[in-house]
This record gives sequence, C-alpha cells and structure tokens, in this order.
Amino acid sequence: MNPGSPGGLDKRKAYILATVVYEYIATAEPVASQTLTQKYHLGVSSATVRNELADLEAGGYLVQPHTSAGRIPSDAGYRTFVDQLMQPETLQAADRRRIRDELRDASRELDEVIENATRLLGRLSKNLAFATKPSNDAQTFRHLQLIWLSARTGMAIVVTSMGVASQSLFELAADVGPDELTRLSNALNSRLGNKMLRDIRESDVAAAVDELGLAGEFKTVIMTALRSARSGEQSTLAASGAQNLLDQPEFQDARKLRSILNIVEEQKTLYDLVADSMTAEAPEVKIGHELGVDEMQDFSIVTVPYRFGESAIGMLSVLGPRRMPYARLMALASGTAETLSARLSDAEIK
Amino acid sequence: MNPGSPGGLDKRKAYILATVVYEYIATAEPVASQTLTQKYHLGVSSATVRNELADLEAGGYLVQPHTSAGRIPSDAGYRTFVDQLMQPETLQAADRRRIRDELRDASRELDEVIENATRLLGRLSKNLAFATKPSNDAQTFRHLQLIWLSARTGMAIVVTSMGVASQSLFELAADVGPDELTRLSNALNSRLGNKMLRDIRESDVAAAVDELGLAGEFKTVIMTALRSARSGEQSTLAASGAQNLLDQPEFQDARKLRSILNIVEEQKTLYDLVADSMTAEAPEVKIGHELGVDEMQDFSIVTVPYRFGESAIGMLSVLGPRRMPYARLMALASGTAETLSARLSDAEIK
DNA sequence: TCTTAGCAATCGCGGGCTAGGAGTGCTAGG
DNA sequence: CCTAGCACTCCTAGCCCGCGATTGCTAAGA
Repeated sequence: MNPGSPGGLDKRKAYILATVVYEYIATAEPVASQTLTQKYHLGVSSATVRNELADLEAGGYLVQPHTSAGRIPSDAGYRTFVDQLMQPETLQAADRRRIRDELRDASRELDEVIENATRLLGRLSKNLAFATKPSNDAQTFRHLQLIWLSARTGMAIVVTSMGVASQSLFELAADVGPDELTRLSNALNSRLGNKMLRDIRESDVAAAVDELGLAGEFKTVIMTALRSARSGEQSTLAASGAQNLLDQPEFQDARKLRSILNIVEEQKTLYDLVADSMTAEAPEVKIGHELGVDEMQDFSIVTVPYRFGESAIGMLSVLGPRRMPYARLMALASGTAETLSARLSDAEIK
Repeated sequence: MNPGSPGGLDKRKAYILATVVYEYIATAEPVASQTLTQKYHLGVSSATVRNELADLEAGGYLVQPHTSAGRIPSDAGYRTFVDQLMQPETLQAADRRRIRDELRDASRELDEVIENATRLLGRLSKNLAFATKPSNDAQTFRHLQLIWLSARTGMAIVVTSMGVASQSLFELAADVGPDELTRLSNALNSRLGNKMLRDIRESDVAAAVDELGLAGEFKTVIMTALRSARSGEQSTLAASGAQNLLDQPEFQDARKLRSILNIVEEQKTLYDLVADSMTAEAPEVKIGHELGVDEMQDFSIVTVPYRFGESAIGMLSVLGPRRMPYARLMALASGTAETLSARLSDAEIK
C-alpha cells in the first residue's frame, strides 16, 4: 500500500477502481477484466487487471455477484470514487441557461417556486428529485393584516419576507368594526416589524392589544395566526420524477420500487435522511447502507442546501440507484439549488 | 336472446357473466367453468356453464387468454356488469365515519382540504386517487386587501368565499401611503362585494380608483390581482396512491406502470379524461378503451364531482386496473366527494 | 330442446437437463 | 512484477417434456 495515494490505493488500483465504477454506472453490467483492457488503454494485460481486481475486492471496494462474473462496486467503492477518484463536473452553459429560464417564468409564490425547481431537477437528472420546504421559523416578519369579513369573523394574514406565510380565519365573541381591525393591524406592525417569527413573544402582542383597549380574545387570535405562520409547511416535501426510476434496469422488478415509493409518500423518513445536510457547504452524498434504512440499500441520495439570503433554509435532493452518475447529479443539484436561491432572494419582500 | 332482460342476456347468462366478473376481480385469474359450479351454486353442470361461456364469448362479453384457460371479462363485459349486473354498494358506517373524521381535522385551506381528500381516497381505495382543483372563476368575491409594504411596493390579496384565492405583489411608479391603500381597498370592497369573480369588469375597478383620485396604475394592479385570482389552480391535479398500483399482480411488470405514471405526472391527459364528468350526477365509470388513450387500455377510472353550494366545482377520481371493485370504489368516491363538499360548504366565507 | 357425462385435444407452465460462454484464479515462465 | 495459458466455476438460455388445467365436442338422457 502506498499511504500517500488516494484511499491508500496506489495509482493503478485507483484508476482501475474508478474505471470499474464508471463503467458499471454506464452499463449496469458487472465489469470484467477484459472489458477494462479493451475499452480503456491500461497498458497491462487482463491477467494483471484480474490480480488488481482481486486485491480491490479483498480491500472491500468491489464485490462479485458470483464467481464467473465481473466486479461491481461496493458501497465503499462508490464512496472512494465519489470522495477521491471521480472528475467533478460543472454544468454546461446550456443546462445552466435552461435551469435559469425554467425557474424565471414560474410563479413568485414560494411553494410553487420550490415545486418547479423540484420538477425541473427530476427531469434533468432523470431520477427522483425532492425538496424540503422551508420552515418559516427563521423568516422575518413583514406584515400582519386583519381583514374584516363580518361583525364577528375575519381573516388574519401574516406576510413574511418570503411572501405570504399563512392565512387563518377567526371568530370573535363580540362585535368588532373594520376600523378597529385596521388600527390593531397597524399597532402590531410597528411593534413586530423586522423581528424573526420565532422571536415574537406573546407580550409584544398583548401590549398592542391592551394599548388599544381591545378585547383579550384578540391575543389568542393573533398568536394562533403567528403560530400557524411559523409551523406552516414544516417538514413537508415536494417530490417529482418517481417514474424515472422505472427506467432503471435494476428496478424492473416492481417489488423494489414499492418500498421506495412508500418512503417517498411517507415523507418523514426522507426528511430525516437529508435533515443533517442542512449545514453542508458542498453537495452531500449518501450511498446505500449509509442511508441507514434497510429498504434503501440499493439507493443513493445527493443533497444540497438552498439559501435565502445568507442562511440555508431547505434541501434539494436527488434520489436514485446507487449506480447513479454522481458527478453529474451533484452538478445538477448544485446548479438548481443555486438558481433557486437566487430566485428566492430576488423575490424577497424588503 | 330475451329482449326484456339486462343487456339482451337471459337471466342465467347475466348471472354467469356477473359471477365471472366478480370472481376475476377478486382473484385476477381467468375463471374456469368448474370454478363457477364449485364456488357458486348454479344448479347446472360445468358443461352447461361452458356452453354459456362460449355464448358470452361470442357475444363479446368475455375473452379467453388462450385455449386452455378460463375466461376474463372484455371491456364490454365490464361495462354490462357496471351498468346492469352489479350490486351497488353503500359505505359502511365505519368508513363513513373515518372519512368524516379524517377530513374534519384537516386544515381549512382549500388546497389542503382537497389534497387530504385525495390522499384519503387513495388510501381507502388502495388505488391511485386524483382530484381536479376548482377554477376560481365561479367563486364569489368577498374581499380585496391592499397591503402596504413600502412606499412603492405592496401586496394585493383577494379573498373569495372559498378562502384566500391569491396574493400578488405589485410595484408602483409613484409613492403611496398606507391610508390610501386602505381607502382604495374599502372602496373596492363595497363595489365588488358578492359578485362572482368572472363578472367583475374593469369599469367597476376604474370607478373606484377614479373616485378616490388615485393614479391610473392602480387599475392595472388590481385587475392583475383579480385575474390571477381567477386563473389560479386552473387545471391542476392532486394525486395520491400511485404505489398502490404496484401491488396489483397485473402491474408487476414495471413497463406497464411507466406510461401511466407519465400520464399522471403530465396531468393534462387525466384532466381531459374526467372533465366531461363534471355535470354528472352519479359516479361515472370509464373502462379500458373507453378512455380513448392507448396507454390506458388496462385501466379504468371512476369519477364523481364534488360541489360547493349548488354547483359542481371539481372532480374526484380513482384510477386503477380494469379489474377493480367498481361498486366499492364508486361508493368510496361518492362518499368522499360528499363529505368533501360538505366540508367546503362549512368553510365558506359568508 | 336443453342438459350433462365423458373424453379427446389444446396449450401454458414449470422442472430438469444441457451446451455454451463468460469470466475468474492459478501456475509457470519471461 | 507481468502475462500467457488453461482448468474450473457458474450463470444463462434454450430445449424438451410431462403435467395439469380447461376447453369443445359428441352422444345419450331428461
């Protein structure tokens, strides 16, 4: 072993491993020693390659489906490939433009922008794309509007810097006029302006209500509206492109897909899987067993956070077979997330 | 042939056809003459049944996958079964209660209520459920609120009787104060109140703006807001339960699913397929080729409209294999649509 | 005329077998 | 350390064949 080389592998082993992974990703067939010598000019014979392959298998980077078959990468093999061997990709100008164009025309509504980005990523990556929607917790309060609908009913609308966060209907025990609602709205706006949603305290609200001499029930109404604004969307996902997985030869058998679709529908598991990538700078990759979910042994996920202003507010991910083109998907996910972030910042309510 | 009997079939043929369809739906296996005489007391021998089956096949109600197999229903066979032979089902009290409970707790937001109903129907039916979201065109205008965000920006929110319909940000060429926006909101509300969205004319808006001596650009802002309120959601679908289809033995082969998932993702085709059921009173069923889409030969759809007040505003559908339990799915779809309609009316903003 | 028992005929399906081939690991010599 | 050569392994596809399921037909009986 040569300790200075990537993964403790000498140069030739590293190159052979990279080639096996690359080839397997492209063909979905176990890779034979002869295939390697024929398609790539290694400068050595297939017998030598066989010896190297045997070493790589002993090192845990490759596995053999059966004795008379070629090698396929193990999770560790993919991991080494992703971390140290593969050539990172950057997006073609065409892709980059396409992402920008498709996201530009879309609605300005937060939800729809994110859903569009997810759909786009699903299509471009030809895999299943999903995104966590941002919790509104860390958003900045911009405006609260109480709308008079009838003497005892109204609607409270909370606007954050990312757009409308929530609306909630309320009912009152005593009659109220439109003017009172307007005055209360104004009082609240001057008190709460530019706070983060999570930093708003009941006392702030109470002060405004009391100042105007309004009924105590308003406090509940407003706190409810604020609370629903905070919790809105929390831990829900947008997903798109499940049918792409049907094209992969390894999922021709419907049973394997069944469990993955359940997991996607359920959302919670997926959410947990990517939650810890929120603080990451670069795209994060989880491969097979690294996901820690039995049913997902055959899958990998690429995750990259998207931002609003400075801080990460959600994750954009691609889910596909372990045998996925990692470099390309990382580039696509990054590019989409970047454009999405820019798009969100453009739409900010200042 | 006995012209007085259902579908021109005599009583025994009708009963045998019904039994074949019923049995095939339950087992997914071609039905043999002996199975019929053993599991159902027909009072005749299997040889007689064979003669009847041959007649039914000649009449186009049944087909034989190959000579030494039992019969399976043709589209015409299913059609006769649905229209004339099957025993309609009504929901068990337990199901009814479950639907009510699950829809009651859900959010009051229109979108979410519909999505919940779709998810619920997907789960109960163990098939793919989908719903068209209502166009806001026929909704009643309740309130328009212009929210001041900064001297030259604001947000317009249109509230209809079904909840918030839309929000749109606007930018102005000249400064404006919060009070002016409030006054304009009030003027518009008194003029537009209780009109249907589609009946609101530019002249109504212009009159309010001019009356207050405000800049002409407000007309554009408000018309844009109203237009986006009208067109919102149009022809989009909610769908849920695609993975249920994977459980059906006939879709173990992934290829068949591929096309259907594409169609669901695309939405447009599905939308067109159910659009003409909007005026229907009872659940409508389309079977196999009746759908008019090659890729959907093996599927059937049950569709039932849901209402807001008097008028139908959208459709709730179940998509599954032709071999679906029609009576049960019709009952489930009806029940869900009914509860959904009631739920929407409860949430009406009066 | 309708029903039915009996029976030959059909055809799909699964098991078992085999030949072919792909690919390896090992050995021995350069 | 590399590599040609070769025996060995094991999967795969194809084939055959027999079984079983089911039918349609025939002829006799109600």
